[in-house]
Amino acid sequence: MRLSQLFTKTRKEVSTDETSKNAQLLIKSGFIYKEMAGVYAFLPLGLIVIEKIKAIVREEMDNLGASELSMTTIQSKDLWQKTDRWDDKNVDVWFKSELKNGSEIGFGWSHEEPITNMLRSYISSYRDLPVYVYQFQNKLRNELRAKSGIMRGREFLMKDMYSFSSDEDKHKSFYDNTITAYNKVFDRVGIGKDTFLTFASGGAFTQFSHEFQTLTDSGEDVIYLHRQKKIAVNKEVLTSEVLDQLGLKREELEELKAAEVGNIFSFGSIKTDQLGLSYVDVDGKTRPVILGSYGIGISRLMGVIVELFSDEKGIVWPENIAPAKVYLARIGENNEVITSADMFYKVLTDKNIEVIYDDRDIRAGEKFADADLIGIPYRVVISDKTLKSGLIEVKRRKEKESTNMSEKEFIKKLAT
RNA sequence: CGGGGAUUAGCGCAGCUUGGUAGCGCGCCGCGUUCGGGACGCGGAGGUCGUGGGUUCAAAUCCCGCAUCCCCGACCA
Repeated sequence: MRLSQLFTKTRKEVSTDETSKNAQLLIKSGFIYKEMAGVYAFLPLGLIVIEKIKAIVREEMDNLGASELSMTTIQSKDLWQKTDRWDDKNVDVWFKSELKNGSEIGFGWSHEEPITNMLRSYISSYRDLPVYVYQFQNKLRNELRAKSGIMRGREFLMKDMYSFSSDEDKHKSFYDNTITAYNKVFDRVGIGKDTFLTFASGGAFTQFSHEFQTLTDSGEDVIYLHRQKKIAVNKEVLTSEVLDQLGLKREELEELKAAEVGNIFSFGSIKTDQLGLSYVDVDGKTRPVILGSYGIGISRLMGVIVELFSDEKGIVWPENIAPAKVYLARIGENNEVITSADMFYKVLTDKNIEVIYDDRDIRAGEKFADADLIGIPYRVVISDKTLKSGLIEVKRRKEKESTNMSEKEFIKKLAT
Protein backbone atom coordinates (compact mmCIF):
# COMPACT_ATOMS: atom_id res chain seq x y z
CA MET A 1 0.00 0.00 0.00
CA ARG A 2 1.34 3.36 -1.01
CA LEU A 3 0.58 6.02 1.57
CA SER A 4 0.30 8.62 -1.16
CA GLN A 5 -2.83 6.79 -2.28
CA LEU A 6 -4.41 6.43 1.14
CA PHE A 7 -7.10 9.05 1.68
CA THR A 8 -7.04 8.91 5.46
CA LYS A 9 -4.78 11.23 7.38
CA THR A 10 -3.32 10.97 10.81
CA ARG A 11 -4.16 13.79 13.13
CA LYS A 12 -2.53 15.24 16.17
CA GLU A 13 -5.63 15.90 18.18
CA VAL A 14 -9.03 14.38 18.74
CA SER A 15 -11.88 15.75 20.78
CA THR A 16 -11.39 15.63 24.52
CA ASP A 17 -14.90 14.18 24.53
CA GLU A 18 -13.50 10.92 23.22
CA THR A 19 -11.84 9.74 26.39
CA SER A 20 -11.29 6.07 25.71
CA LYS A 21 -7.76 5.23 24.73
CA ASN A 22 -8.78 2.86 21.96
CA ALA A 23 -11.00 5.40 20.20
CA GLN A 24 -8.47 8.20 20.69
CA LEU A 25 -5.66 6.23 19.08
CA LEU A 26 -7.73 4.60 16.37
CA ILE A 27 -9.23 7.93 15.29
CA LYS A 28 -5.90 9.76 15.40
CA SER A 29 -4.20 7.13 13.30
CA GLY A 30 -7.04 6.83 10.79
CA PHE A 31 -8.33 3.32 11.54
CA ILE A 32 -11.91 4.25 12.40
CA TYR A 33 -14.37 7.06 11.84
CA LYS A 34 -17.09 7.88 14.27
CA GLU A 35 -20.53 8.00 12.69
CA MET A 36 -22.47 8.54 15.92
CA ALA A 37 -22.34 7.44 19.53
CA GLY A 38 -21.40 3.79 19.62
CA VAL A 39 -21.27 3.52 15.84
CA TYR A 40 -17.92 3.51 14.07
CA ALA A 41 -16.91 2.97 10.48
CA PHE A 42 -13.76 0.99 9.71
CA LEU A 43 -11.41 2.84 7.39
CA PRO A 44 -8.93 1.05 5.11
CA LEU A 45 -6.29 0.47 7.78
CA GLY A 46 -8.87 -0.51 10.37
CA LEU A 47 -10.56 -2.89 7.99
CA ILE A 48 -7.27 -4.68 7.36
CA VAL A 49 -6.89 -5.29 11.09
CA ILE A 50 -10.49 -6.50 11.34
CA GLU A 51 -9.92 -8.87 8.44
CA LYS A 52 -6.74 -10.19 10.03
CA ILE A 53 -8.53 -10.93 13.28
CA LYS A 54 -11.33 -12.56 11.32
CA ALA A 55 -8.87 -14.73 9.41
CA ILE A 56 -7.40 -16.06 12.64
CA VAL A 57 -10.81 -16.71 14.16
CA ARG A 58 -11.99 -18.32 10.92
CA GLU A 59 -9.05 -20.70 10.88
CA GLU A 60 -9.65 -21.84 14.43
CA MET A 61 -13.38 -22.26 13.91
CA ASP A 62 -12.78 -24.23 10.73
CA ASN A 63 -10.37 -26.44 12.69
CA LEU A 64 -13.24 -27.25 15.04
CA GLY A 65 -15.19 -28.53 12.06
CA ALA A 66 -17.56 -25.58 11.93
CA SER A 67 -18.97 -24.15 8.70
CA GLU A 68 -19.18 -20.47 7.95
CA LEU A 69 -22.46 -18.96 6.83
CA SER A 70 -24.14 -15.60 6.99
CA MET A 71 -27.57 -15.07 8.48
CA THR A 72 -29.71 -12.01 7.92
CA THR A 73 -29.81 -8.82 9.91
CA ILE A 74 -33.57 -8.52 9.58
CA GLN A 75 -35.31 -11.02 11.80
CA SER A 76 -38.88 -12.12 12.22
CA LYS A 77 -40.84 -11.36 15.33
CA ASP A 78 -42.63 -14.69 15.73
CA LEU A 79 -39.42 -16.68 16.27
CA TRP A 80 -38.43 -14.49 19.16
CA GLN A 81 -41.92 -14.58 20.57
CA LYS A 82 -41.73 -18.36 20.70
CA THR A 83 -38.77 -18.09 23.06
CA ASP A 84 -40.16 -15.08 24.89
CA ARG A 85 -37.28 -12.83 23.92
CA TRP A 86 -39.19 -10.36 21.75
CA ASP A 87 -40.68 -8.21 24.47
CA ASP A 88 -38.58 -5.17 25.41
CA LYS A 89 -39.13 -6.12 29.02
CA ASN A 90 -37.10 -9.28 28.49
CA VAL A 91 -34.57 -8.00 25.96
CA ASP A 92 -33.87 -4.32 26.27
CA VAL A 93 -31.44 -3.92 23.37
CA TRP A 94 -33.79 -4.49 20.45
CA PHE A 95 -33.84 -2.25 17.44
CA LYS A 96 -37.23 -2.80 15.86
CA SER A 97 -38.92 -1.51 12.75
CA GLU A 98 -41.80 -2.50 10.56
CA LEU A 99 -42.47 -3.42 6.98
CA LYS A 100 -44.62 -1.26 4.74
CA ASN A 101 -47.46 -3.67 5.34
CA GLY A 102 -47.22 -3.00 9.05
CA SER A 103 -45.67 -6.23 10.29
CA GLU A 104 -42.98 -5.83 12.89
CA ILE A 105 -39.40 -6.93 12.34
CA GLY A 106 -36.29 -6.87 14.51
CA PHE A 107 -32.65 -6.17 13.75
CA GLY A 108 -30.44 -8.98 14.93
CA TRP A 109 -28.68 -8.53 18.27
CA SER A 110 -28.05 -12.31 18.36
CA HIS A 111 -28.91 -15.27 16.14
CA GLU A 112 -29.79 -18.34 18.21
CA GLU A 113 -33.43 -18.20 17.22
CA PRO A 114 -33.08 -17.72 13.45
CA ILE A 115 -30.31 -20.30 13.16
CA THR A 116 -32.14 -22.88 15.25
CA ASN A 117 -35.26 -22.30 13.22
CA MET A 118 -33.39 -22.53 9.94
CA LEU A 119 -31.80 -25.83 10.94
CA ARG A 120 -35.23 -27.41 11.34
CA SER A 121 -35.08 -27.63 7.56
CA TYR A 122 -31.84 -29.62 7.64
CA ILE A 123 -31.81 -31.68 10.82
CA SER A 124 -34.20 -34.57 11.30
CA SER A 125 -32.05 -37.63 11.99
CA TYR A 126 -29.13 -38.52 14.26
CA ARG A 127 -27.27 -38.86 10.97
CA ASP A 128 -27.57 -35.10 10.47
CA LEU A 129 -25.81 -34.26 13.73
CA PRO A 130 -23.72 -32.63 14.89
CA VAL A 131 -23.95 -29.28 13.13
CA TYR A 132 -21.51 -26.52 13.92
CA VAL A 133 -22.04 -23.19 12.19
CA TYR A 134 -20.59 -19.74 12.61
CA GLN A 135 -20.71 -16.33 11.04
CA PHE A 136 -19.19 -12.89 11.22
CA GLN A 137 -21.90 -10.33 11.38
CA ASN A 138 -22.72 -6.87 12.54
CA LYS A 139 -24.91 -7.07 15.59
CA LEU A 140 -27.22 -4.21 16.38
CA ARG A 141 -27.93 -3.49 20.01
CA ASN A 142 -29.80 -0.48 21.27
CA GLU A 143 -27.60 0.05 24.30
CA LEU A 144 -28.83 2.59 26.80
CA ARG A 145 -25.36 4.00 26.88
CA ALA A 146 -22.57 3.36 24.41
CA LYS A 147 -19.12 3.80 25.87
CA SER A 148 -15.45 2.98 25.75
CA GLY A 149 -14.98 3.64 22.04
CA ILE A 150 -15.32 0.49 19.96
CA MET A 151 -15.50 -1.68 23.06
CA ARG A 152 -19.21 -1.17 23.56
CA GLY A 153 -21.03 -0.02 20.49
CA ARG A 154 -24.56 -0.14 19.19
CA GLU A 155 -23.34 -1.70 15.96
CA PHE A 156 -20.41 -4.03 16.23
CA LEU A 157 -18.85 -7.01 14.55
CA MET A 158 -19.19 -10.35 16.25
CA LYS A 159 -18.26 -13.90 15.43
CA ASP A 160 -21.04 -16.11 16.67
CA MET A 161 -20.95 -19.87 16.48
CA TYR A 162 -23.68 -22.34 17.32
CA SER A 163 -23.38 -26.05 18.01
CA PHE A 164 -26.19 -28.56 17.63
CA SER A 165 -25.43 -31.87 19.27
CA SER A 166 -27.32 -35.10 19.80
CA ASP A 167 -26.57 -35.43 23.50
CA GLU A 168 -24.92 -33.74 26.48
CA ASP A 169 -21.67 -35.70 26.25
CA LYS A 170 -21.08 -34.79 22.65
CA HIS A 171 -22.06 -31.23 23.39
CA LYS A 172 -19.63 -31.07 26.32
CA SER A 173 -16.80 -32.38 24.22
CA PHE A 174 -17.33 -29.74 21.53
CA TYR A 175 -17.73 -27.09 24.21
CA ASP A 176 -14.36 -28.03 25.69
CA ASN A 177 -12.75 -28.06 22.27
CA THR A 178 -14.05 -24.58 21.74
CA ILE A 179 -12.37 -23.41 24.93
CA THR A 180 -9.08 -24.66 23.52
CA ALA A 181 -9.77 -23.02 20.17
CA TYR A 182 -10.63 -19.71 21.83
CA ASN A 183 -7.41 -19.79 23.82
CA LYS A 184 -5.53 -20.27 20.56
CA VAL A 185 -7.33 -17.30 19.03
CA PHE A 186 -6.44 -15.05 21.93
CA ASP A 187 -2.84 -16.26 21.89
CA ARG A 188 -2.55 -15.59 18.18
CA VAL A 189 -3.91 -12.05 18.37
CA GLY A 190 -1.45 -11.30 21.15
CA ILE A 191 -3.56 -11.14 24.30
CA GLY A 192 -3.22 -14.75 25.43
CA LYS A 193 -1.30 -14.11 28.60
CA ASP A 194 -3.76 -11.46 29.75
CA THR A 195 -6.89 -13.44 28.94
CA PHE A 196 -8.49 -15.88 31.35
CA LEU A 197 -11.30 -18.37 31.27
CA THR A 198 -13.87 -16.98 33.68
CA PHE A 199 -16.87 -18.58 35.30
CA ALA A 200 -19.94 -16.43 34.82
CA SER A 201 -23.66 -16.65 35.13
CA GLY A 202 -25.29 -19.36 33.06
CA GLY A 203 -28.64 -17.64 33.10
CA ALA A 204 -31.70 -19.85 33.04
CA PHE A 205 -29.97 -22.65 31.19
CA THR A 206 -26.97 -23.92 33.15
CA GLN A 207 -25.20 -22.99 36.32
CA PHE A 208 -22.26 -21.38 34.56
CA SER A 209 -21.37 -19.87 31.29
CA HIS A 210 -17.75 -19.20 30.46
CA GLU A 211 -16.30 -15.86 29.56
CA PHE A 212 -12.88 -15.01 28.26
CA GLN A 213 -11.82 -11.96 30.18
CA THR A 214 -8.82 -9.82 29.26
CA LEU A 215 -7.25 -7.83 32.04
CA THR A 216 -7.54 -4.10 31.41
CA ASP A 217 -8.67 -1.13 33.43
CA SER A 218 -10.87 -0.14 30.53
CA GLY A 219 -12.99 -3.24 31.02
CA GLU A 220 -16.48 -3.25 32.47
CA ASP A 221 -16.23 -6.46 34.46
CA VAL A 222 -14.64 -7.30 37.77
CA ILE A 223 -13.16 -10.76 38.00
CA TYR A 224 -11.45 -12.73 40.74
CA LEU A 225 -8.40 -14.38 39.27
CA HIS A 226 -6.33 -17.35 40.39
CA ARG A 227 -3.16 -16.74 38.43
CA GLN A 228 -1.53 -20.14 38.91
CA LYS A 229 -4.62 -22.02 37.86
CA LYS A 230 -5.39 -19.48 35.13
CA ILE A 231 -9.02 -19.48 36.18
CA ALA A 232 -11.22 -16.59 37.17
CA VAL A 233 -14.68 -16.04 38.58
CA ASN A 234 -16.85 -13.14 37.53
CA LYS A 235 -17.86 -10.97 40.45
CA GLU A 236 -21.52 -11.50 39.53
CA VAL A 237 -21.40 -15.17 40.57
CA LEU A 238 -18.82 -14.96 43.35
CA THR A 239 -20.23 -16.77 46.38
CA SER A 240 -18.65 -19.12 48.88
CA GLU A 241 -20.65 -22.02 47.41
CA VAL A 242 -19.26 -21.32 43.95
CA LEU A 243 -15.72 -21.04 45.28
CA ASP A 244 -16.06 -24.37 47.08
CA GLN A 245 -17.40 -25.97 43.98
CA LEU A 246 -14.50 -24.72 41.89
CA GLY A 247 -11.96 -25.58 44.57
CA LEU A 248 -10.83 -21.99 44.97
CA LYS A 249 -10.07 -20.00 48.10
CA ARG A 250 -11.09 -16.36 48.23
CA GLU A 251 -7.76 -15.24 49.67
CA GLU A 252 -5.90 -16.72 46.70
CA LEU A 253 -7.84 -14.60 44.25
CA GLU A 254 -6.96 -11.15 42.91
CA GLU A 255 -9.72 -8.68 42.20
CA LEU A 256 -9.13 -7.18 38.76
CA LYS A 257 -10.92 -5.23 36.05
CA ALA A 258 -11.33 -7.02 32.76
CA ALA A 259 -13.06 -6.81 29.40
CA GLU A 260 -15.06 -9.72 28.07
CA VAL A 261 -13.69 -10.71 24.68
CA GLY A 262 -15.49 -14.02 24.38
CA ASN A 263 -18.45 -15.80 25.90
CA ILE A 264 -19.62 -19.37 25.48
CA PHE A 265 -22.67 -20.98 26.96
CA SER A 266 -24.99 -23.89 26.88
CA PHE A 267 -28.68 -23.61 26.15
CA GLY A 268 -29.37 -27.28 26.78
CA SER A 269 -32.50 -28.22 24.85
CA ILE A 270 -34.66 -25.39 26.13
CA LYS A 271 -34.44 -23.24 23.04
CA THR A 272 -34.54 -26.10 20.54
CA ASP A 273 -37.66 -27.42 22.30
CA GLN A 274 -39.30 -24.01 22.14
CA LEU A 275 -38.59 -23.70 18.45
CA GLY A 276 -39.32 -27.33 17.61
CA LEU A 277 -35.89 -28.58 16.56
CA SER A 278 -35.48 -32.28 17.37
CA TYR A 279 -34.15 -35.41 15.70
CA VAL A 280 -34.99 -39.09 15.44
CA ASP A 281 -32.40 -41.37 17.00
CA VAL A 282 -31.22 -44.77 15.79
CA ASP A 283 -33.97 -46.41 17.84
CA GLY A 284 -36.66 -44.37 16.10
CA LYS A 285 -37.36 -42.12 19.06
CA THR A 286 -37.57 -38.33 18.89
CA ARG A 287 -34.93 -36.62 20.97
CA PRO A 288 -33.98 -33.03 21.78
CA VAL A 289 -31.07 -31.26 20.15
CA ILE A 290 -28.56 -29.62 22.50
CA LEU A 291 -27.62 -26.05 21.60
CA GLY A 292 -24.42 -24.21 22.44
CA SER A 293 -23.58 -20.61 21.61
CA TYR A 294 -20.10 -19.16 21.27
CA GLY A 295 -19.28 -15.51 20.70
CA ILE A 296 -16.19 -13.40 20.11
CA GLY A 297 -16.64 -9.66 19.74
CA ILE A 298 -14.29 -8.98 16.83
CA SER A 299 -14.44 -5.18 16.93
CA ARG A 300 -14.30 -5.16 20.71
CA LEU A 301 -11.25 -7.41 20.51
CA MET A 302 -9.57 -4.81 18.31
CA GLY A 303 -10.35 -2.17 20.92
CA VAL A 304 -9.02 -4.28 23.77
CA ILE A 305 -5.81 -4.95 21.84
CA VAL A 306 -5.27 -1.22 21.39
CA GLU A 307 -5.94 -0.65 25.08
CA LEU A 308 -3.25 -3.21 25.89
CA PHE A 309 -0.62 -2.32 23.32
CA SER A 310 0.26 1.33 22.98
CA ASP A 311 2.77 3.85 24.21
CA GLU A 312 3.00 7.63 24.22
CA LYS A 313 3.68 7.63 20.48
CA GLY A 314 0.79 5.48 19.39
CA ILE A 315 -0.39 1.96 18.82
CA VAL A 316 1.97 -1.02 18.97
CA TRP A 317 0.17 -3.73 17.02
CA PRO A 318 0.94 -7.37 17.73
CA GLU A 319 2.60 -8.70 14.57
CA ASN A 320 -0.15 -11.12 13.61
CA ILE A 321 -2.81 -8.47 13.24
CA ALA A 322 -0.84 -5.36 12.32
CA PRO A 323 -2.17 -3.77 9.12
CA ALA A 324 1.25 -4.41 7.60
CA LYS A 325 4.48 -5.98 8.68
CA VAL A 326 6.75 -3.24 7.36
CA TYR A 327 6.56 0.53 7.20
CA LEU A 328 8.90 1.52 4.41
CA ALA A 329 9.87 5.17 4.63
CA ARG A 330 11.94 6.75 1.95
CA ILE A 331 13.72 9.89 3.02
CA GLY A 332 14.83 12.29 0.35
CA GLU A 333 13.16 12.80 -2.99
CA ASN A 334 16.12 12.30 -5.30
CA ASN A 335 16.02 9.69 -8.02
CA GLU A 336 18.40 7.25 -6.37
CA VAL A 337 16.36 7.10 -3.21
CA ILE A 338 13.04 6.85 -5.03
CA THR A 339 14.23 4.14 -7.37
CA SER A 340 15.82 2.16 -4.62
CA ALA A 341 12.79 2.41 -2.33
CA ASP A 342 10.42 1.55 -5.19
CA MET A 343 12.50 -1.51 -5.91
CA PHE A 344 12.59 -2.69 -2.33
CA TYR A 345 8.83 -2.14 -2.10
CA LYS A 346 8.42 -4.44 -5.07
CA VAL A 347 10.81 -7.02 -3.64
CA LEU A 348 8.83 -7.18 -0.41
CA THR A 349 5.38 -7.25 -1.99
CA ASP A 350 6.54 -9.93 -4.44
CA LYS A 351 7.40 -12.02 -1.40
CA ASN A 352 3.91 -11.39 -0.02
CA ILE A 353 5.25 -9.28 2.80
CA GLU A 354 2.73 -6.58 3.57
CA VAL A 355 4.23 -3.12 3.31
CA ILE A 356 2.97 0.34 3.95
CA TYR A 357 5.19 2.39 1.66
CA ASP A 358 5.50 5.98 2.74
CA ASP A 359 6.14 7.53 -0.65
CA ARG A 360 4.83 10.94 0.35
CA ASP A 361 6.93 14.02 -0.21
CA ILE A 362 7.06 15.09 3.42
CA ARG A 363 9.74 15.51 6.02
CA ALA A 364 11.33 12.63 7.84
CA GLY A 365 9.92 13.59 11.22
CA GLU A 366 6.37 13.30 10.00
CA LYS A 367 7.03 9.89 8.51
CA PHE A 368 8.55 8.64 11.74
CA ALA A 369 5.70 10.04 13.77
CA ASP A 370 3.13 8.38 11.53
CA ALA A 371 4.97 5.08 11.52
CA ASP A 372 4.88 5.08 15.32
CA LEU A 373 1.29 6.25 15.57
CA ILE A 374 0.00 3.65 13.13
CA GLY A 375 2.05 1.07 14.98
CA ILE A 376 3.64 -1.09 12.29
CA PRO A 377 6.05 -3.71 13.73
CA TYR A 378 9.05 -2.89 11.52
CA ARG A 379 10.13 0.45 10.15
CA VAL A 380 12.59 0.45 7.30
CA VAL A 381 14.31 3.62 6.10
CA ILE A 382 15.89 4.10 2.74
CA SER A 383 17.76 7.39 2.30
CA ASP A 384 20.98 8.82 0.88
CA LYS A 385 22.68 7.70 4.04
CA THR A 386 21.58 4.11 3.77
CA LEU A 387 22.32 4.00 0.06
CA LYS A 388 25.95 4.96 0.73
CA SER A 389 26.38 2.14 3.21
CA GLY A 390 24.51 -0.35 1.06
CA LEU A 391 22.46 -1.29 4.11
CA ILE A 392 18.93 -0.42 5.14
CA GLU A 393 17.94 0.93 8.50
CA VAL A 394 15.54 -1.22 10.48
CA LYS A 395 13.75 -0.28 13.67
CA ARG A 396 11.22 -2.34 15.51
CA ARG A 397 8.21 -0.48 16.84
CA LYS A 398 8.81 -1.93 20.29
CA GLU A 399 12.44 -0.82 20.42
CA LYS A 400 14.11 2.56 20.57
CA GLU A 401 17.27 1.87 18.58
CA SER A 402 17.54 1.07 14.92
CA THR A 403 20.02 -1.33 13.37
CA ASN A 404 21.49 -1.46 9.90
CA MET A 405 21.41 -4.61 7.83
CA SER A 406 21.28 -5.72 4.24
CA GLU A 407 17.96 -6.17 2.49
CA LYS A 408 18.56 -9.92 2.44
CA GLU A 409 19.23 -10.05 6.17
CA PHE A 410 16.06 -8.11 6.83
CA ILE A 411 13.92 -10.44 4.75
CA LYS A 412 15.48 -13.39 6.52
CA LYS A 413 14.77 -11.79 9.88
CA LEU A 414 11.11 -11.34 8.94
CA ALA A 415 10.82 -15.01 8.12
CA THR A 416 11.86 -16.05 11.62
C1' C B 1 -33.24 5.86 32.28
C1' G B 2 -31.22 9.29 36.83
C1' G B 3 -27.15 12.93 37.70
C1' G B 4 -23.23 16.18 35.67
C1' G B 5 -20.62 18.56 31.54
C1' A B 6 -20.36 20.07 26.44
C1' U B 7 -21.87 21.90 21.11
C1' U B 8 -18.06 28.48 17.95
C1' A B 9 -13.84 27.28 10.50
C1' G B 10 -12.04 20.47 8.24
C1' C B 11 -9.78 19.19 13.49
C1' G B 12 -8.54 20.97 18.66
C1' C B 13 -9.97 25.21 21.45
C1' A B 14 -10.66 30.65 23.46
C1' G B 15 -14.44 34.41 23.50
C1' C B 16 -19.99 34.23 27.10
C1' U B 17 -19.37 36.45 33.77
C1' U B 18 -20.07 42.59 32.14
C1' G B 19 -24.77 41.97 24.80
C1' G B 20 -22.19 46.22 20.12
C1' U B 21 -22.08 41.37 13.65
C1' A B 22 -15.97 36.47 15.92
C1' G B 23 -10.34 34.91 17.39
C1' C B 24 -5.96 31.37 18.33
C1' G B 25 -3.39 26.68 17.19
C1' C B 26 -3.31 22.57 13.80
C1' G B 27 -4.72 21.34 8.94
C1' C B 28 -5.65 23.39 3.81
C1' C B 29 -3.91 26.80 -0.80
C1' G B 30 0.37 30.03 -2.94
C1' C B 31 5.63 31.74 -2.80
C1' G B 32 10.42 31.31 -0.62
C1' U B 33 14.00 29.13 2.78
C1' U B 34 14.58 24.30 4.88
C1' C B 35 14.95 18.75 4.62
C1' G B 36 16.68 12.06 9.66
C1' G B 37 11.85 12.82 14.84
C1' G B 38 5.25 16.12 13.41
C1' A B 39 10.41 22.93 10.25
C1' C B 40 10.24 28.41 9.48
C1' G B 41 8.84 33.22 7.12
C1' C B 42 5.36 35.95 4.16
C1' G B 43 0.61 35.94 1.80
C1' G B 44 -4.41 33.55 1.40
C1' A B 45 -9.16 30.71 1.53
C1' G B 46 -12.52 29.02 5.08
C1' G B 47 -17.63 30.24 10.27
C1' U B 48 -26.07 31.72 9.01
C1' C B 49 -21.41 30.51 16.62
C1' G B 50 -26.03 22.76 17.10
C1' U B 51 -31.34 23.94 16.38
C1' G B 52 -36.27 26.43 17.25
C1' G B 53 -38.40 30.30 19.84
C1' G B 54 -38.10 34.65 23.27
C1' U B 55 -35.96 39.40 25.48
C1' U B 56 -33.41 43.75 23.21
C1' C B 57 -32.21 49.29 18.98
C1' A B 58 -28.62 45.15 18.92
C1' A B 59 -27.58 38.11 20.91
C1' A B 60 -21.97 33.41 20.12
C1' U B 61 -22.98 36.12 24.81
C1' C B 62 -29.24 36.75 28.52
C1' C B 63 -34.06 33.38 29.00
C1' C B 64 -37.03 28.88 27.46
C1' G B 65 -37.68 24.35 24.49
C1' C B 66 -35.43 20.56 21.43
C1' A B 67 -31.40 17.70 19.24
C1' U B 68 -26.61 15.67 19.52
C1' C B 69 -22.03 14.27 22.08
C1' C B 70 -19.14 12.89 26.55
C1' C B 71 -18.57 11.36 31.72
C1' C B 72 -20.57 8.96 36.44
C1' G B 73 -24.45 5.64 37.87
C1' A B 74 -28.15 1.93 36.63
C1' C B 75 -28.26 -1.79 32.60
C1' C B 76 -25.37 -5.32 29.63
C1' A B 77 -29.72 -12.55 29.85
